[in-house]
Amino acid sequence: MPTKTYHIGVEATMEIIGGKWKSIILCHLRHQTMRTGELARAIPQISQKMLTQQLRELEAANIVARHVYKQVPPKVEYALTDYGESLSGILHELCVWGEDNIDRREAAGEEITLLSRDDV
Amino acid sequence: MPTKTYHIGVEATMEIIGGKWKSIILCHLRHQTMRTGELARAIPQISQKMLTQQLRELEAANIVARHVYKQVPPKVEYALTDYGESLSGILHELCVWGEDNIDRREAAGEEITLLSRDDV
DNA sequence: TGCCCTACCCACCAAAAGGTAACTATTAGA
DNA sequence: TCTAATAGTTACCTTTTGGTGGGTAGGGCA
Repeated sequence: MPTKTYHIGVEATMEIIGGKWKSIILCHLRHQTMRTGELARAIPQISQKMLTQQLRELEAANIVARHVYKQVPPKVEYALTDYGESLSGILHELCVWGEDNIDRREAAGEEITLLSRDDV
Repeated sequence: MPTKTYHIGVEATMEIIGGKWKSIILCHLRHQTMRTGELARAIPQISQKMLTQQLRELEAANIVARHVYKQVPPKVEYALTDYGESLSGILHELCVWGEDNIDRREAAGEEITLLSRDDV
């Protein structure tokens, strides 16, 4: 297998939390363990396919853990792993910076809305 | 104009620093003002097109400032704006987390290389 | 029997992101 | 006159990412 090469640390980070959905999913899991359906409701714009796909990738990177209950109908919970928790501070800052960015753009006259803020 | 809607702060942040190149560019500009050619040499994998395109978008978001010297051959410098500096801490953490991630993966036996670490 | 529930998989398509290569402009200087 | 130097653009193509709509499993329950 050819050696994977990075030029700068941030490349690796973005490979893990980059893309349209991963950081959003992680921001939700940061506060609580959630079931698949809960995540889907918390992120209404995401499709089923993307949700599971992104969760699989986060699982492969050891950022989230998947816990399957042996029940019918199925029950599956997702939570940050201990390693995933090491992203918590960064995720929070990314949320807060974005909130401020939206505030600024709104103050500058842009038509823009933020539906919910990162409490905590 | 339809109102732009975000559900969570991190969405806005990722729209600005997301993608394959923006965070890398910003991590370089974090330490110093740089000319176009310097950036291209610091990020050898990027194409001319992507470099200017991403810099234009960062400029539009008021994250980087472009300074054109009236010379021939042209000289153009890019630097973080004051507002862009507000990302500096986050960028640093993204770099450091990525470095640690690479270390772990290497320790786990993965063939992986990091060419340069975020000093400072 | 037949339908509900939840998670999730697949085939197929559309859109966005990114890559390549060739081209421009302008002036100093050989 | 011709070339080097730097930043940038454009057309065209490939790859990646994301969306849609369908289908599966299997126990509970009317």
